[in-house]
Order: sequence, then structure tokens, then C-alpha cells
Amino acid sequence: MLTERQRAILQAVVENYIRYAEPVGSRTIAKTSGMNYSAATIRNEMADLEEMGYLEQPHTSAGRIPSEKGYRYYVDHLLTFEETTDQFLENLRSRFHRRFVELDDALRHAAALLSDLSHYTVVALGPEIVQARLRKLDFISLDEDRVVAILVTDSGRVEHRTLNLPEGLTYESLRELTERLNRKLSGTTIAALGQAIYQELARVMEEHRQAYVELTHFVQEMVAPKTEENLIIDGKLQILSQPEFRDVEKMRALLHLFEEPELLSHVLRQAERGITVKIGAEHELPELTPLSLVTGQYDLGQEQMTIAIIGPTRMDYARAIGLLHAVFVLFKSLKET
Amino acid sequence: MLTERQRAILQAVVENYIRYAEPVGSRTIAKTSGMNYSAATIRNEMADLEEMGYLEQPHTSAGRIPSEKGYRYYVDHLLTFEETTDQFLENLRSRFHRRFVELDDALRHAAALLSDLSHYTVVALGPEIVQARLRKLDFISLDEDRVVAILVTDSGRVEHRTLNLPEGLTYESLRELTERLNRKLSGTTIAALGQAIYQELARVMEEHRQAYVELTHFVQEMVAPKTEENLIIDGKLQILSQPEFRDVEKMRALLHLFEEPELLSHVLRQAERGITVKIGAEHELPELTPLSLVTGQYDLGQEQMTIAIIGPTRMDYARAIGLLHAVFVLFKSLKET
DNA sequence: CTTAGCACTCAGTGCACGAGAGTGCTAACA
DNA sequence: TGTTAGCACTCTCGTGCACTGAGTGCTAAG
Repeated sequence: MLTERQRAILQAVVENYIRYAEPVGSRTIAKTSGMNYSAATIRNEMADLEEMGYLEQPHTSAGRIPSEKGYRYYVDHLLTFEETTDQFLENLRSRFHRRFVELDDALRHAAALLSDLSHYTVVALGPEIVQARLRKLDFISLDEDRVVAILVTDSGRVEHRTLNLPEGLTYESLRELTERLNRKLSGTTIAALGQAIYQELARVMEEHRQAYVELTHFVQEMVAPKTEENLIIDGKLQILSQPEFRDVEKMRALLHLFEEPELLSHVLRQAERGITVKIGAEHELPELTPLSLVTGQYDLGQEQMTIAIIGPTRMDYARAIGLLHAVFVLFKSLKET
Repeated sequence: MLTERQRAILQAVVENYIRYAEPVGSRTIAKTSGMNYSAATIRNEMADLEEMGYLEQPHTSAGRIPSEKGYRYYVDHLLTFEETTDQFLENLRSRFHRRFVELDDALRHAAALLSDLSHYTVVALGPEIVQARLRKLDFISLDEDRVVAILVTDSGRVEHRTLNLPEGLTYESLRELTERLNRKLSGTTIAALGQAIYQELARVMEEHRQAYVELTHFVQEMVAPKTEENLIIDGKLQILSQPEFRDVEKMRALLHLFEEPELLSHVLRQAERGITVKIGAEHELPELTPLSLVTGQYDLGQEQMTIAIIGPTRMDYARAIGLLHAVFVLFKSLKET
């Protein structure tokens, strides 16, 4: 259990370190953070805090920096985040100038806005296609043997793929088939579509079986979640300007992470409702160890979206949480109007 | 005019520097490149080459490195690139395992392959949509007031956008309109589409004019070239591992370039037919000054594609040209079968 | 024209040294 | 008993200095 004074000192260390990225000494705290104790007293307390694991010392003659446990305590108990002011919200709204019909656009814009305001990298993930329902399936011929397959969901998402018209299938019979499929399968969730389409095709004449199987194949592929296109990353350069990534090797590791959208989207998919903070080694992925994520998941109608602000463990948690919160409030208000 | 010996020395310096990224001294050349002259002789020649501007000296007591003029001379007169062997081509073909129906996929794959083989970054640009012709325009309703507009070109490209159904336009009349537009405009080039669609709409009843104008707007926006989606970049990390980008600031500058797809796609659009090499300050863009581009433009049927290998000015031009050439040969052979 | 020899230059490395920041501990104080 | 002042100690960092090695330019001889 920490005493009130220890908590105050821990908070001072964390906030100072977040701000200046340099180990904090007892003198600095004694002078700045309006505490009426001498440096020596603070030194004693800091030694205790270090013993308890909240602080660390890079080397004997340096100040202290927060450990991950220290950040965790700070985030859980000490962090004060200001309620979003109406003025700030209005400011945000004005930067969100035009109305977005597509959620994807809105997310993209929100990510850009957040990375700009926070100076960290922002990752956003839209809803998975499998939750949506089939609105229309269409095949459009390009020439004698090529066809574009287009699939539209009720959420307005469009997937398409070009394919070679399977042997022995005329464009006429394809059209017939399309009509039949649309009639039968409209409204099916995308998750169930692969199965449903196969069953439906099985009922159709045997002779063209092979051709239909090929078609199903394409639809299934089209429907498979494509993480890369789904994931939005903005402000990659922002986080790289943080002093912890001055080192070229660390920089490369981070860039590698951004090049693998599967990793990040996997992490974002596991997010819980609301705003959560994960610090350093709390992540499952070793790649994320030097990083912290402030993640927000939000429901917009039936659809889910997830936005995460990525920074070094020494990130400004209060600000990140505040900004994320504000953006969600904004989304909500936009939706209501 | 360079003597035969000077050319040999220049070539040796360039190739050595490309290989080891370190200034080349006269001794090294005398020893390695089978030249039967002493270091002193070579030193004299190198001094002359420096005076003529083909070589540079980082500081007095270092060896020489090629100047951009030196690289240019090397590329134009000294570089020998081996013809693509059938064996290598077969190797490439096997890594190009599945058949690509969509050019975009093929390009993406080619870029990945090239960056993997060359260890440089590869940028590829597919054909512009404006050259294609309208195959089908479709509006699909999602709910009472949202509609997805879908446009398909004869090259198999699909563009889509969600929009709010304009006031005073029923879904029925939209369907009518769609049919009419498809009948009239099918086969129009995308470049001409904006104009044509507007004229067509002008003929339709005045009462719904406003609604139609809104629709045209959307189609026009849909048709506007979207550089970001068009441009493929692979192997960003590859070039960053080159020693010239050890410096964090240079690294950031380069990453910045990759974050702005407009810049690169603009550069690629200006490429000439065939394979060209641009070195350092020969580029118009100051951002590209520390870089060289080996760019290939190739016609595939009516469609154009451009692929560029990006490296430091000290890049392996022979290898880059050879690889690019091989990929184009491969594309050609794939198309014929 | 070519080469050997030599003095010279300069980046890079290792080392010593002092300054500065910060600590831990002890002893005195309230 | 908690707080504070004082002081010796530790460690990083920057600077100056000497030394090394790679490479050059120039001169004179072959």
C-alpha cells in the first residue's frame, strides 16, 4: 500500500518523465511539484518506491524512471483525465468537416486526426465483413472468358474479384444462376454465406457442378477476411520521432510491426469494450514489449470499430485517453444527428 | 574522353564501392581487379578522374568514391548486364506460382518478388483508370436512404462509393435512370465519362435535376484517379538496411517519401518506355536526391504498367536492371500463354 | 611512362581527467 | 519519530591528447 506522499511522488516522477523523457532526480521533484519536503526526504521515499518496484534506476548516479508497474499504478490510480470540453469537441467537429457516409472513410479520418493531435501512431480497425449480410451478388462479363464477381453487403461494403469464366458455363446460365442465388441468399450473413451458397448450388443441375464449385470458391475467397485492407495505420512517422526510437534497430523493429498488418489487427480484435490501456510486457506479442497501446472499442449500431493509439511505454496516457474519448463522443453525436 | 585504363579504373572503383560501401583506395584496385599497374600509377589516374569529376574524395586520407557523374558514366558505358538465363527465368516463373487474372495482383506479386531478390524497395504503378471503358454502372440500395454506387470498367476494375439517396429521388426512378445510363454510356472511356454523364442527365426531366447533379458528382469522384490505392510499394525496410540510411534523419526523410504516394506515383507516371536509370540529383524532386531509380515501363495489351527499383545512388545497377528485365520477359511470356 | 619511397593528412580509437548530476548514509534537529 | 542538511561516493558525459593505420601527393629513379 502506498502512502499519500508516495503516490504524489510517483505521480510526479511519471509525469515528469513522460514530459521530458529523462530520469527524474529528487531535487527536481522537491523544487517543481509544489511538495513541501526536502530533496533528502523525497530521496528516501524514492528508494522505497524503487524497492517496491514502481521505479527504476538506469544507473546509480541517475534519477529514477517509472517501471512498467509504476506506469500501471499511475494509469489505474493517479491519472486524472480532463472531461472533454464542449469547446474542444466543437474544434474536433470542425476538423471533421464533411459528413461521412462510409464508416471506413470516417475511421480513416479519425485516425489521421488522432495521430495528428496525439503525435503518436494510430491504428484503426473497422467491422469484420462476416457480421454483415449479403445484399447482392453480381457477375459482370468483361469479355468472352473473364467475369467480375461483385458482392455487396447491407453495410455498404463491396468486394470484387476477376475470374475466368469456368469451362462449359455460358454467360446466360451464369445470369440465371446469379438471379437464383440472389433470390435465395439475400440477407444471409456473410459468415454463413460460404456454406449456404454451396448447398444452394448442390441443388442445381449436376452437369455444371464443376463450374459452380469453381464459382463458390471465388465467392468464398472474396468473403475471407482480408486484414490488410481493413486495417488503417496513420502517423507511422509520429512514433518514430519519440526519443526511445532514436536507435536504428528499434526503429526497424517498429517498422517491421507496421508492415505486418495481421499482427496488429489480431491485437485490435481482442480489444475489450470501452477504453483499455496495455503497457509494455502486458502485451502477448513480444514485438509490442517496448510499446503501450491505448485502445478504444466502440459500437456504432451493429458495427464495431476499434481504434488504438500506439506510443512508447513513456506515453502521455492522460492525453491519449482524453483524445480517444473525445473522438468516440464525437462519433456518437454525429450518429445521432 | 577517357582512356581505356581510366575506364577500367573507374569501373573498378564503382563496382568495389557498390559492393562494400567504403571508399576505394589505389592499393585495393591494384591488388584485386587484375590490373598490372602499381598502386602509384593508379593513384595518378585516380587523381585525374577526380579532376574530371568522375570520382570524389570524402577527405584527404580516404579512398575515392564515385560521383554521380561517375555512376552515370558507369551506367551508360561500363555496366555489363548478363542476359537473363532460361534457368533464372524458370526459377522466377516457379515463384510466380499461380496465374493472375487481375493485373493488380500480378503487379503486387512482382513487386514483392523484385524487392526480395534485389534487396531494394520496389514501387509499382498499374494502368490509370481513365484509359479504360465503362462496362457497367449500378446503384444498389442498402436501406431507405443509402445507396452503393458501383462502376465496373472493361479492364475489370471496380470502384464503389456509398452515398445518401438524394432528396426527391425514389429508388424506382434511380433504377430507371441507371438502365438508361448504362444503355447510353456503356463503352465510353472513363476519361470522357464525367462529361458524358452530365450531358445525358441534362436531357432527363428538369424536375429532378438537383438529385441527378448530386449523383454525377459521386460518379465523378469515383472516377478521379486515386493514387494511393493505385501505388504498390514493397520492401520499405529493404532500402532502410542500406548503410547510407543508418542515420536516423535520413531514414525519416525516406519514410516520409513512402508516406506520400502522390510524389512517387507522379514520378512513375513520367517514366519513359523501356528501362531507364535516374541517379541522384538527376531527379526533379529534391526528396529523391540521395536515391537512384531503375524504372521500367511496359505495355501489356493496351494497359501500361511501371515498376521502379529504388536504392541509394550506390546501388547495384547491373543487378537491378537485370532483374527488372527478367520480370518483364516473364510477364510477356505469361501473357502469350 | 611507370614505379618505389617518403612525408603528410586525417578519421578513428583508447585513455585520462574533470565537471556535473544524483544518490545513500549519517548525524543533527524539531 | 519523521525530516533535513551535509558529505562522500558513483557514474555518465564531454574534452583533450596521443597513437595507429589507411591512403594520398609528390619526387626522383628506373
